[in-house]
Amino acid sequence: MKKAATIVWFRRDLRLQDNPALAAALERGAPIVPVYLFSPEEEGDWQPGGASRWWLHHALASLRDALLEQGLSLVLQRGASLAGLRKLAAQSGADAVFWNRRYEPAIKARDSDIKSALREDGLEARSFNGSLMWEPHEISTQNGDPYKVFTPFWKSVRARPAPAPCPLPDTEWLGLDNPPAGCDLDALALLPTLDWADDFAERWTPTLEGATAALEEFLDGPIKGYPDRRNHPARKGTSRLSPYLASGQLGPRQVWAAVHAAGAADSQAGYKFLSEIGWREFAYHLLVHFPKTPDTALYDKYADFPWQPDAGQLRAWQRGQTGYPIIDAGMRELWNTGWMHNRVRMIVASLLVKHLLQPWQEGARWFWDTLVDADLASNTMGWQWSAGCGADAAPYFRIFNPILQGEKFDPQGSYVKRWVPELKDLPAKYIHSPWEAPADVLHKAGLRLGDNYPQPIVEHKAGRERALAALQSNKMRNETRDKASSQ
DNA sequence: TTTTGAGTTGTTCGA
DNA sequence: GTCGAACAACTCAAA
Repeated sequence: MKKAATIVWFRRDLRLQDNPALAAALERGAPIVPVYLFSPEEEGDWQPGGASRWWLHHALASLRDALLEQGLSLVLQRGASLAGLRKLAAQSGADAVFWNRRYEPAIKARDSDIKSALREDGLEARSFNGSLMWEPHEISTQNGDPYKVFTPFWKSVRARPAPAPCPLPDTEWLGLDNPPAGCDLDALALLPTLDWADDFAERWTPTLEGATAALEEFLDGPIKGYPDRRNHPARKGTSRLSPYLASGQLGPRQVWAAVHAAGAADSQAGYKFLSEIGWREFAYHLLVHFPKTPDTALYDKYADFPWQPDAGQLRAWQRGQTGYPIIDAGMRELWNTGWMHNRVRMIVASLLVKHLLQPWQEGARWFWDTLVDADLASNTMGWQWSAGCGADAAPYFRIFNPILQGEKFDPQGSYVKRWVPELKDLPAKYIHSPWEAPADVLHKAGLRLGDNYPQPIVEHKAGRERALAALQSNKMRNETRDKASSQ
């Protein structure tokens, strides 16, 4: 007797390899109905942003092609997930729905409801771990609490065996004779209507082949000098794997295994890189255990921090018009390519929350909308770290000096010149502090500060002191309040 | 329960 | 130019 079909619900696991839900469906030996349901309204306040949607469009096209090679046609649908799955089950006669877990608070809650509802319908509903090395709820301190500091978290997970990628069973790929029809990829309207993303395609290959190639390329070269080179935004020193991990075109177990297979895992550089996979795991650990953190500071004492919201300052930062070359280069790289170098992410974040006293949530929101690698766990952790209000936060006095950071990590100014063409004729000596250049140098470089390039939005020293004062006043207010409440 | 060691990515100042 | 210390106090996590 022919078995009823299995629905494989693809989400942020847009790959065939190392995909436990797909592997389990194959093992079942029944025809497979692969589906992607686009339901952004179910993602609460954190619906995919413009850059993520651009990536998603191409990732779906790539997945569709890969499935087609196996004789399966990916069903695309827009609308409510549960209704879509029910309809699909009825159309295809499926008796099971398999998927890989997601961990964003709104989606976790939705998926839990969907699982109950499908089971009440009499379907077999099963979820798997396809996105993480270690499930967040399986890791805890000796007291049973979640970790809030990276190093002990990392020690604890390193002591466990690293899970290997999930192999695809060697079985036949069965499809339905008459697979249900979905909509066209274009009908999901994932691509921007303006020409904003035109340059993305030059920078990225958002396909499954691109994912494999990026991993190989990194292990072939850049990983060797990783600890140092990764800090220089003008060089190709980082892995640039983040968008593949965010879309699930690569899983962390595949990356981990590839680092080992390349013999790099025992080197200092390899270890350093693997610890970045560890940071991603830590971010998910925090998101699952502290689900309010995408919007609210982890520590209550920062809940009423004296931010000074200012739409004009925020816009200048977003547009790369702050007058600090390394900041403006980073913000423009982000706008033009959907990505920003990690070192520069820290520098621009520090300026926004410290020098400009803008709420960290504004920065997180902008990154969310403009990054092709937007990931709620990593984005939340990173911004709270920068703002000093989250787990393992930077000490309050750690305020990045945008001039010094530029001089250290982009000494020739080549990164700045690439993204801020106004400064391309300025000598390296002044590239990170154009306002210090003598008048004749400025004239020769065609630079008129305040006219064709801004003056610094705030003087570094003044901004730093204002940030320290705000932190001081927040501390005082907390002490006063604690005193009052303890009496 | 108490104690102890430690904590991603920095900057500034003065010798 | 280079170097080391100071920058606060607090909380975490394990012993």
